[in-house]
Amino acid sequence: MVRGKIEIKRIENSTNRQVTYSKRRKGLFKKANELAILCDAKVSIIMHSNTGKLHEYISPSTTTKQLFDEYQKTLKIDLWSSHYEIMQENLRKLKEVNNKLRHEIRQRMGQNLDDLNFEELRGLEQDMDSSLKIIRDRKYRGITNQIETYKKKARNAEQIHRGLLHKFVSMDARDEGSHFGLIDDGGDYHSVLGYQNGGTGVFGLRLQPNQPNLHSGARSDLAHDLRLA
Amino acid sequence: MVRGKIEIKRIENSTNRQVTYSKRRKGLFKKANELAILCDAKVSIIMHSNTGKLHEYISPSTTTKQLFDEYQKTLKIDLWSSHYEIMQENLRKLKEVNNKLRHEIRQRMGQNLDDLNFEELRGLEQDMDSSLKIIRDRKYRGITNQIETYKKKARNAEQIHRGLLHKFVSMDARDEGSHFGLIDDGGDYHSVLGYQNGGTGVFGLRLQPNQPNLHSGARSDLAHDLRLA
DNA sequence: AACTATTTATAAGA
DNA sequence: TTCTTATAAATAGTT
Repeated sequence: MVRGKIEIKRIENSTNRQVTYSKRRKGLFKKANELAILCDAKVSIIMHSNTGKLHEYISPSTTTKQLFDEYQKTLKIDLWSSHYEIMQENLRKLKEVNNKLRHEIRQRMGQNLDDLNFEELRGLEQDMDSSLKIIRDRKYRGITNQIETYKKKARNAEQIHRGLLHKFVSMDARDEGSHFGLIDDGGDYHSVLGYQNGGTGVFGLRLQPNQPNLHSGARSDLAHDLRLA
Repeated sequence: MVRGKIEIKRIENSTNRQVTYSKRRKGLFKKANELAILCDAKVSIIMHSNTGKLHEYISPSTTTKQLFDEYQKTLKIDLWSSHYEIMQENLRKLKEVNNKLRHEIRQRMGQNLDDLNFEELRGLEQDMDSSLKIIRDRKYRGITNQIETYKKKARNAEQIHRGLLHKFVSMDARDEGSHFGLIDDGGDYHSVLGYQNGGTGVFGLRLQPNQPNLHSGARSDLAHDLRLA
């Protein structure tokens, strides 16, 4: 524009381009600053040179982020914010739902009942009552299953016991006839142990829950009893 | 800068400021564009005038978002993302809590009980049982309060009724002896009315809000309930 | 929005 | 890079 006006098109000489970039950038930022001050405006300039360098101008007493947030808000452009705002709204709603859920749980635990009118209180009671029935029923079914399991274990133990007893008797018989019996015996280590601990072990299992009709009136401590036995 | 150079400070005259804003904005954008083309650079300008107007320049073949993303990346500045990520994490956690709460409620309603082991089932049952007791107790207290209130109302109404009946009888007696009775009577206006409208008037009073203890918790739907009961 | 006197920006050269 | 400088461009105040 001086000493011969120039055409506005990419400067091919790389050095020239760099120099011009520097000079004009300085000029641009100066103009931007004058504008910002004279007209009390907020101005943000971001520049990337083709060499990858970054330069920015931001008018006094503001920040690039601030200006950009305003920009987004004004344009209602979905650059970041709509997503952001949707998230914020979701967050708010989730918190609300969360509080309601907590409140409901508290009421189901017998707290904050003042908020309920009589009808609601009655509804809650009925609901709790039927729910409790379901839970009780499920618990009893659990007990029944456990009993079944123990029955099976008991039967199994009894069988083992019988087997051992049988072995023992035959071994004993042989022993009486000959003292080589024990040495010759093919019974394994565990079998011998089983015999040694015999009585108490098997007997303990025998006392396991063999009772019928537990579902008619079982109480939670029953489970405790069962486990201890 | 022309016809007398100006000082770079806020232009106080609003119209002047506006005009200068327009002119210089045009000049700034022109310079920005020349720079972008000459030097093959990317330029983004965002301006907010003090009147709230937004203007932007963006160099050819790029977008404001693109340029800003590069800006953030280059500066490694966390303008939005940390906030954004924190929100996302919060959202995730809230959803999780929410699901747990829903799950707990479902269990308290007798659903999804398979997830509980026996001990937990037993705990839930006991908890539900005691909670139900609290709720029942609260309901019964509500009923008791209502009954008390109605008893008091009834007593009150009966008293009023008796009082009126008494007045009615004495007035009637005087009337039979002398017809001046009505005129001579010191009874107040309301008493006279009560007499004139006879039966209905007395019953009408029963419904009037003269009763004490209304603050004890009367609810209209509850009243309905009690009547039905 | 147009004019224009003047300031300012800057291309090319040093 | 910076300085110089001739000249183009921008623009303040006016119409």
